[in-house]
Amino acid sequence: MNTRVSIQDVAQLAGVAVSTVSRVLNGYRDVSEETRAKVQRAVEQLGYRPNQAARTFRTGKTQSVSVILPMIGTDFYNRLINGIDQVLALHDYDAGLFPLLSPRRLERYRNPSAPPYNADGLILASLNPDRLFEGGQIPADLPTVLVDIAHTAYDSVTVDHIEGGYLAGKHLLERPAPTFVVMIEERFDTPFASGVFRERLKGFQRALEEDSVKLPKDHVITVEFSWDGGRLAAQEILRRLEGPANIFATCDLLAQGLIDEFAHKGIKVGGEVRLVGYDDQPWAEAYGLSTVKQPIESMGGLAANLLLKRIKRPPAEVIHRVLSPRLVVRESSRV
Amino acid sequence: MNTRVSIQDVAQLAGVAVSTVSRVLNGYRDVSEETRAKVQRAVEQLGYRPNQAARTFRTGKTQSVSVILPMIGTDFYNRLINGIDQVLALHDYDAGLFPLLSPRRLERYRNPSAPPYNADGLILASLNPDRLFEGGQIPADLPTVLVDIAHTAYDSVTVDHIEGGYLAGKHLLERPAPTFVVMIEERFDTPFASGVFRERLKGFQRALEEDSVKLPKDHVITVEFSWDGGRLAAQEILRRLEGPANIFATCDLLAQGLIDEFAHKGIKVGGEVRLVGYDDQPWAEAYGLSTVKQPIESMGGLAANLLLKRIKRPPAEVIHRVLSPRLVVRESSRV
DNA sequence: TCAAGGCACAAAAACGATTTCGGAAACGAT
DNA sequence: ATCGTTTCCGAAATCGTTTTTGTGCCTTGA
Repeated sequence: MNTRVSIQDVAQLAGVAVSTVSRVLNGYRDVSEETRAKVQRAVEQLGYRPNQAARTFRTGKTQSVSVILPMIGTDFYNRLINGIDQVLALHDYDAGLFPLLSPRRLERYRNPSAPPYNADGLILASLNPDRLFEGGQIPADLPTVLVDIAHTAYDSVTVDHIEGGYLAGKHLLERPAPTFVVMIEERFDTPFASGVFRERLKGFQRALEEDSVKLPKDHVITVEFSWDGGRLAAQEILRRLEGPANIFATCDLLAQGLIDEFAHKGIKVGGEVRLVGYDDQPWAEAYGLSTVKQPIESMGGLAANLLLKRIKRPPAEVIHRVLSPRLVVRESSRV
Repeated sequence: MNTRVSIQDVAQLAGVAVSTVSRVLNGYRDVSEETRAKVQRAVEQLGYRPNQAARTFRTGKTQSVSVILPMIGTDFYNRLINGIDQVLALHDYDAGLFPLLSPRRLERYRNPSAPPYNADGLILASLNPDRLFEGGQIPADLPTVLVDIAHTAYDSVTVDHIEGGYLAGKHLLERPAPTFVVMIEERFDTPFASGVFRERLKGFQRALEEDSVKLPKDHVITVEFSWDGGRLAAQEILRRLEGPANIFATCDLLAQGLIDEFAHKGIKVGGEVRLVGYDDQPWAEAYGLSTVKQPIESMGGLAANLLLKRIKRPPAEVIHRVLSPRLVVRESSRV
């Protein structure tokens, strides 16, 4: 009974050809006002809505792009998605989000016919295509932009983590003191590992080297990516010394753990102990945490723009955009 | 040059008919091992991958469902999405997320041909379809399940907020004291308003009534949905009385504001002042906050199951599932 | 030996739109 | 009146699959 109403039915009811209906629907102008009205009346009367699948099939366009990302819910991805979405909306594109919520999903998205690839373009956030696809490849004809990660074969937009670490280093150097870096232990057997923490460390070291300050190997403390990791790091540092210290936490979550643990021991971060985090999480301001802030929305917006460009124009050469982070100085590190 | 390789090309190279290729691809069994191998070789050689749009066009199936939701990034939606995603993955379906990140998006999604409706089913989270579509309608032939909101015309899965409020009420009643409810001021001109806070209040009142306890009108304090709202409420309560109090905050964010403000005034919640929140946010445990916990993952999972059922079977009658929340008692309200 | 049935595959129709091509009618200029 | 030009619209091709129908050959059993 409920056989979907097609463009044929509309044409028939309106007493015109299907091609005419199509022209009306797509707003072409070589249709007289009269027929246009007739068609529109028929459309409404039948409650016709075009079969999107057929349309996509014929035109090869969906007016949408997919975003594959490791997860959702973190401040980072929220901001990234917002940046992407705003630009896309501006250009009348829609965005479908495909978070890799489970290993099973990951497996499914290795299939090059999976829904995410059924769009005009693809944004891959923080995901290395080689690791995501193991043996395979991203469909070659699918315009793709990487974000938060670089790859020689694809357009990318990233933030310079070396520069971020460098900024933190230079800033902490303003007041000499024993210096520590709290690192993340990354597992490199997942598609999620990015190596950005190492880059932040590298930039930090570079800053110190420029001033001929040495960072002893055992002042780099490696912990897990968690609040508890930060707390453990703080305990470790307290075990090693008393008195002033400069600490660079390679992410804010760690910094939070550090602050809380220091507070627990009666030490207020911001005096003797200076601390700089990384990310500028929403709570960082309330915590008075100095931190390296990344232009995440811009990153998303740029990626979207790049992608749209790639979708519209024939291929060009691979483009890499590297954005600069910014140091936000708050009480936790003021000299 | 890069004209996509189609099933025709595969057929030609393999020296078989397209229908045979199709059968191989879809795993039908009336194909000899020999031809199957021939076809597979041709597929690999050409790097053929089926045109998903054409497939969808022909079969009318996408093996994916869309989830439209007001936003992403909150704990609630994270958990909901996880619940949905797990069930879908289990049944070989994919989920596309479409958050209403901007008014512009909202506008776009009013178009019944927008990408979200281009799926086998639709889950609408916390969104009233009538308000979402204003004049219009969700495409009638698109299986749809509502979650976190009920509607006579659609399947739905919700949690009983009245019961949640009731649980909070009964619990706080264990120790008599002046009782306050901190409410959210909801704006009902958006598609997001749900009225759940009023239901929580209603349940709370019911609990009190059963014990013949009166809740004075001016003990219901209405504030904005924010941490600051909670702080203001705390100030208001302190202005009204000193000594013991029972407080029901209709969401955890408010409760957090209350706790922080009380702490700021040197009052530790959990003694004289007892407090119950709502939501069981991730930080609630660390805060020792008693709260009403909703089975959010289950809600998502159930919704997904309902939707899959609706996709597979011919329509049945509308189904409403109402889940029960659970009271989690922690230090903030222990007697 | 022959009819019946099954197997493996081919041929062709169908899905619902867009797009190309071309023709009739209307119009203006000569 | 004739000859372009527009303007408007219809016919038909087309996109890449799946699905239905058909067919030749091989087996089986009487």
